[in-house]
Amino acid sequence: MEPVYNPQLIEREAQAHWDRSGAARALEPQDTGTGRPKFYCLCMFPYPSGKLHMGHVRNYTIGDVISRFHRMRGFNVLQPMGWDAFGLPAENAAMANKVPPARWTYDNIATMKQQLKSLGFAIDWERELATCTPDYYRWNQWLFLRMLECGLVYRKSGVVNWDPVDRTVLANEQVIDGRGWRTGAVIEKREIPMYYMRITAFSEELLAALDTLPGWPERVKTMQANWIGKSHGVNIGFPYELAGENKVLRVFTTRADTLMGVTFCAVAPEHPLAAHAARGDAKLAAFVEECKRGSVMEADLAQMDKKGMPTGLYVTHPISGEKLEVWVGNYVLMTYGEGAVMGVPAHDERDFAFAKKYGLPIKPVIDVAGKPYSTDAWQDWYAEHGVCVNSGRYDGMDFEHSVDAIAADLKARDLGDKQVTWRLRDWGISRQRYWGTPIPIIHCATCGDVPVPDDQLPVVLPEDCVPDGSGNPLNKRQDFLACVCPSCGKPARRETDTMDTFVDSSWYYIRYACPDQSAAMVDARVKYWLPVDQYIGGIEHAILHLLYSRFWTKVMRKLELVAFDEPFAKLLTQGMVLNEIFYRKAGEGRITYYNPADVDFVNDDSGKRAGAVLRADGLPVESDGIGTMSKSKNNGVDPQDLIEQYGADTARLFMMFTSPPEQTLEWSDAGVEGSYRFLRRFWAFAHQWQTPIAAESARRKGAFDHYQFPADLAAARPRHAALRREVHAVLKQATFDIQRNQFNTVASAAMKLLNALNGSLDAAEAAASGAGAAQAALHEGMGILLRVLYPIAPHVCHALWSALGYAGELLDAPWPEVDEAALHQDEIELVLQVNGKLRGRLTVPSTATREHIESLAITHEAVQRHGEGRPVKKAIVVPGKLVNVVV
RNA sequence: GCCGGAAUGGCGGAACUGGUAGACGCGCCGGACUCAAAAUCCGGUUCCAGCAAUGGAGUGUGGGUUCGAUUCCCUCUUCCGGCACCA
Repeated sequence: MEPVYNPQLIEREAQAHWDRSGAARALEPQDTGTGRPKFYCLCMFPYPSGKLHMGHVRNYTIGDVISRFHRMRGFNVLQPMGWDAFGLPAENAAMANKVPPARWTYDNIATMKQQLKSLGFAIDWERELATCTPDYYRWNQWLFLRMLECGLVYRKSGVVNWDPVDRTVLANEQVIDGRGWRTGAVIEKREIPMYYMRITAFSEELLAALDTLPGWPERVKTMQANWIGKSHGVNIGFPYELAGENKVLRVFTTRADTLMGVTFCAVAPEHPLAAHAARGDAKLAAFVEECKRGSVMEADLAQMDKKGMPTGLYVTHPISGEKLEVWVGNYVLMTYGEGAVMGVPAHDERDFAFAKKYGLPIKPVIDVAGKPYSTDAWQDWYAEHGVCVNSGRYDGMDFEHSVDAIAADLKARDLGDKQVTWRLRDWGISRQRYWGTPIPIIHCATCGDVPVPDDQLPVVLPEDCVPDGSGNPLNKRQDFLACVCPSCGKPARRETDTMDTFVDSSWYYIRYACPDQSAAMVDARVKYWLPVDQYIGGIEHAILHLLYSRFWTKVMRKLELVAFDEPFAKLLTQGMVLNEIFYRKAGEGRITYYNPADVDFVNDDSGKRAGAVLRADGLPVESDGIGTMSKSKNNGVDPQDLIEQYGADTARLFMMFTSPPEQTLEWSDAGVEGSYRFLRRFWAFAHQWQTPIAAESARRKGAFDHYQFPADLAAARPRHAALRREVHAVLKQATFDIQRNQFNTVASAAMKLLNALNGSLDAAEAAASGAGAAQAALHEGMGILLRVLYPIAPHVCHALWSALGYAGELLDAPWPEVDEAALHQDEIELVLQVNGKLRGRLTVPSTATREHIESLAITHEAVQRHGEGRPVKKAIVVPGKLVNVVV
């Protein structure tokens, strides 16, 4: 055994050993022999962006800790890995470097796979998949066609960001402040035909099934429920006459009780009525055009100034018969409800602002606890429920009664009824981009849109295209475009849109069970492995990816491809990895960002940071606060440097130690040194005590459980009894913490164990060490420490386990059991409080009764002193913890 | 703007169901070793007053419930994530 910790050597040897023995291979049920239960532990697969980033290291370390822990607990663990390999960055890289996205992607996969291996994750690489291979995406196409057959896929028009200069569709992230990222041109909204997946057919089920997921974080379930957005309201029709025809403007509202306070109606700029009115009104047409400028992002729309224009058209109030003017409002969303709203300025904040701006009447119709209403300024309580006033026959009714009455009256006039509306919209999957799954459709002049027959799947994406920013290169590929109509046999044109990459990630976790199955999308192995027992990924995926995956699962279940309802039994959402952003402003408002690795801090005497300088020139740099690691802010940290300098175990230990998984993690180099120091100290300690531990191992033939300590250990060797008590107390905590995924305190438990072992022994005992309590306690403690630390830092523990003579593979050793007998104490110390304030301590026998403790407390000197002679009102005893005397 | 989170020493964080606030680590201060430095080891370290014993304050802000609140409720502030074409 080397005297000094050498991570490079240890890690190379451990990884080679695990590779040779196939340690990470998951067993199929027929091979498990003893019938170990399965445990499918899955981390969200990475986009192959080039190199691993810290978020990956964090994600996959968490997954590996959970996987290795469950293996110690006797499970047949599956931990697979693959590549979310289609997507926009590959096209951007192609534009920058003139390299085909395929080539760039496969190169990145090779690099990142190497990096993952160097971190020692117990991944079953035999199941690796990449979504950009035809073997995988053919099943995207196949299921798309099945969904088309049963009406779960359909075609309609959708809105995209259009760059009028590059004449191309842009992704939201390519639109900056309403302008194209490359051209700077003002972006327009444009409607084009797209394919949609009917996720709304499952709205009710997606919402209700959240209650069947106790293993999901509450906050994720809340976010999904809000996203699905079920709301109960009333659909109201406002009749009008247009060109001699009787028509009805439909709106949806959750506040039908305010119907008598409607003073106008507003429609979205895309609403047919707006288009109609604009035809005869140049100013209105200009306004509608103005609304069409800018991005399609909801966040942008929501933060725009609320603007509107009257259409000159009037509708009739369905109850009062009053004429109401119809406005076009830029804040009305075409995608929600009917694309039109009734304006109730008195009781809706947005309508209030709108009415004030354009001088529309405000008519209060709800009385909230008799508070006085004033139209001067909006008050939050204006939107609260109350009792109807100024509402004719509805006066005096509360929310529920008035909604019921109004809905009934509307129904009688055939102008509305109660209705449930969802915020959730169907999933538009068409992308006007090259690097994705081709949509298997053929456009025929005679037959229309014809599905590609199954026996012609997959529609293979040519891999040698290089996008240049001028649109989808597939549109220029005759060999791709030209095809024959499967229906009539005439020449036809292939669809060039590709699928949203969320399609790829919606079912990859199922394919891991049968990645080599070429004849079908899934096979019998899926039944054994799925659903995923533990899913781990970034909190940023809390809504979209997880919702689409849940939807996709329900579709596959409906098509009888799988038998489960929900894909992920338990979910752990890890926090983002952040780092400080440093910059300097040069001339002309230009900002240069500096990587934190190149910045040094200047500290004052107390160790408080006083400033920061660039190491290269020693001059100050400014801090722009903390943000997610990104290329644009140059604040990323390359884990490769960390692994090379300190080794994988240090990288893993630091990632786990520095904060609990669900919390955002702020990067700091300083803590890395601490983790490295601990591992070095650990190694040095093991080296120092190798002889007695190995001797004990030999005596016990490697056995590391069922230690026999004399019953009078506490009396005979109080120090060893104290050591055992501490070791088992820490173990108890660590066992609890690792099961609730709080790995930072598991790491600190390992540190405490080392401190305990280190502090309990001295050289004299080492010299005297033969068989005996000292040696046995040391052997036991070390065996526990190695197993507690192993899931986090497996290489070093693996090496020490065998160097110290413990039997078998640490990989398969069971997680240690707490010896409750070791925790026993004859006397315990209680905290003594007077009126809830700490005033002293009390040592009592662990068997002391409540009455005994009370009497000891009341007569205690500190209680007498702080009680100042006042009578004792009562004493509260919390067993094993404290006693509080109230005076 | 809407939805969801978070806030504790100089720093990362701990405190499980309301019961000793600051575990563990970093940094800093002091000491040992060394010609010296690095590394390592030992001790100290929430703030204020005090030689000390001890006392007071303290978990983003302001309020509430309780014998007792970092923990539960309400208010506000700041930061982070998502908002349907980044993944």
